[in-house]
Amino acid sequence: MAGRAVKIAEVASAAGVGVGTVSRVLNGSPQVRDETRKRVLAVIQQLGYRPSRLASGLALGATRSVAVLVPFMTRPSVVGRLAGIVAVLDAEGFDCVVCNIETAEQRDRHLRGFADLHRVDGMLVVSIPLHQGQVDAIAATGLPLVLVDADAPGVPRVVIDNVAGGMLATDHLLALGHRRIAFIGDTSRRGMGFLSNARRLEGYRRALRAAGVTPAPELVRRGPHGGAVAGSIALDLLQRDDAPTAIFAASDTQAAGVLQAAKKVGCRVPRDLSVIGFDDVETAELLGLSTIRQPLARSGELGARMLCSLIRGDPVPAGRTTLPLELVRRTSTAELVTRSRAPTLVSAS
Amino acid sequence: MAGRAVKIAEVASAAGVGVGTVSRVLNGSPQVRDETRKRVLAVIQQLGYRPSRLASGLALGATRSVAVLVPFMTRPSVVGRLAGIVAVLDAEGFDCVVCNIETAEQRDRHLRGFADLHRVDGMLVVSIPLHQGQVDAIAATGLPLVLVDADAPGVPRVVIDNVAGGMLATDHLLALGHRRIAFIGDTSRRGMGFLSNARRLEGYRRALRAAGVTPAPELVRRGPHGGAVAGSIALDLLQRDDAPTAIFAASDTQAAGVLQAAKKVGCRVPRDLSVIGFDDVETAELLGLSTIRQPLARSGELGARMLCSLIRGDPVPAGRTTLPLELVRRTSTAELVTRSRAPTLVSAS
DNA sequence: ATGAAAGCGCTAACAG
DNA sequence: CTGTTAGCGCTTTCAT
Repeated sequence: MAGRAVKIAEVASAAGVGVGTVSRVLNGSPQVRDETRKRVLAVIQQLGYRPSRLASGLALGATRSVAVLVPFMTRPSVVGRLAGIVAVLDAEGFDCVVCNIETAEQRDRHLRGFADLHRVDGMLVVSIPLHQGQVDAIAATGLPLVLVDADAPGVPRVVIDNVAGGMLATDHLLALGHRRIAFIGDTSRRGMGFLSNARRLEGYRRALRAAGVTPAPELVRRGPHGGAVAGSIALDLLQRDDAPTAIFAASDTQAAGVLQAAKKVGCRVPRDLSVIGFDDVETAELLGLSTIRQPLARSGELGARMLCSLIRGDPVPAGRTTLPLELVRRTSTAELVTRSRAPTLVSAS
Repeated sequence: MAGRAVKIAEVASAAGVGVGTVSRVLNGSPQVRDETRKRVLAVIQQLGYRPSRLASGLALGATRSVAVLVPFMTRPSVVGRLAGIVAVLDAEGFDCVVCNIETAEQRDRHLRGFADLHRVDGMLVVSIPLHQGQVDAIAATGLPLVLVDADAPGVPRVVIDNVAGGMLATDHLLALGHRRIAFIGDTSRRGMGFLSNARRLEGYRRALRAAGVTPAPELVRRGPHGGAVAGSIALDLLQRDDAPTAIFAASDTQAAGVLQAAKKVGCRVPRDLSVIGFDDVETAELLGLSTIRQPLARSGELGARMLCSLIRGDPVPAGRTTLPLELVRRTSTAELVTRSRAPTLVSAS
């Protein structure tokens, strides 16, 4: 069937023209007589000629492809960003090479690997903190780099203000009269030092202090990311005598776990407990979960668009581009009502 | 900084060897004196030499990359498969080019595009039905092809038995005494003719018939995929006089919507309503949703592994490889109890 | 408008 | 063990 691959020279001689002309036809150059073009096209069709991407790439010095590094690619928030990236790259005609980074080893290997010449035309790093040394190494190769949901001085990047987000969530609960507010976040994994979580916690603390509430250490909990884990943390929290009246979970996935835990112990949301999440993924809407919405897909689209510009040599906003956050109030948060058990101590400063 | 790229010839002369030797060092050939190797490596290091992927690929006739076509990449079930694929390809040293296919136009464009010579070494099509003509066209190019969760005669593929899955779910509900069982599935979108849903429905019908129950047309509903839509369908169903006592949703996402709808109308699960889903994604566990588990990640891993074998020229199981399904019983299904409202008519044949 | 020829940077076969 | 050389298939001046 598929005989030896037919190459441009064969097309050329079969059409009675030079390879140059065939190449011009292939690339839509206007300077080819219409008749000639037709003839060449016909031959291409007939011979089943398919150009070699590798060869043209080598001649052109570009791959028309981009690398995207993401951590934990099964998390809805990451998928949301990735979807935005993939859509833009597709529209811009770039192939999108996706790498899932679960360990520091993988991160380092791929960071090095994509620095290879002519492997990709640019790189997008999503939600993975980079050391200065890593950034410098990439810069030294001249590989265009854009960060999404990660910070590193001097690199074009699109981020959100996680501290502000933490404050937004906490302020919402405070405004509803809550004072015993717990925080459930996740521990950064495998030595990659993820920071968004810590920042949201920082926002939580700041908001409490600003409201004159002393953050209670026993109400700040962290564990491996995941709904189930968050649920069991919540369970523990809710069974205390001085249980919180509200919980701020650092992601919707974790908030969903909290909701489930509440249900399990007969704690009614939002009557007995207010819960707020972060991200606004699909589940949040489905569960009626109040949350802090961040534009996930848009962050990906924006980052991808910036990278494309960088590759083309077009100007790009230097440094950080910050996307807006928004409180989405649904039915998981409500005003504090005095609970049926012993009145809760309010810790005020 | 990044001066003109240094190429292999410069490394060779700087190290006082021929380019052949440098190439051998690069590719870990054993037939290089250790001392020579060290010298070359040192020069490479010092000059900051980075090999050109494009050039070596052209010489080798391979790209070391694979295309993956997926539909609706934000759906958890798809992400699960994709994660499996990405993991295996990474381990095997292939770059994974991901395309999200939302329309028939995108599907056709990419199917054609990846047939280009030397663009990728192989292609993985996930959950997208292919016409015979499309399969033939790809076969004619000689591009290695593997299907995951899709069927097409003659192509190596990994699938599940959706009919059996539908029966498994329905039988579970029947065994619990339910007779008025509704089905909520989704309509195939944008002319791509997805079939899993129809097959699950077919399984539902077969199981009912086998149990002597006549499928009630008014209990079979389909709508665009998504939790919210499924929820409103369920709402409608539950407000009927002859509401179903159990609902089989063709995906966990839709089942989650059903759960939410039930809650909204004060219908208690599983006391007043049993609900079963399909897939077993993370949410299912979190919600205590009974479901039919299919090995999502594993299907991706297997498919990817098969493709790698195909590329290497190793033998691969011909035709279809069917993965097992499993009923996972959680807390959303229970034995039928007579409901408080007017006794439900049981339709039996 | 088009043909000829010089790369693009690497690998592998061949000769030593 | 190692140097030399001929491709890999396309793009692009440079003439004409």
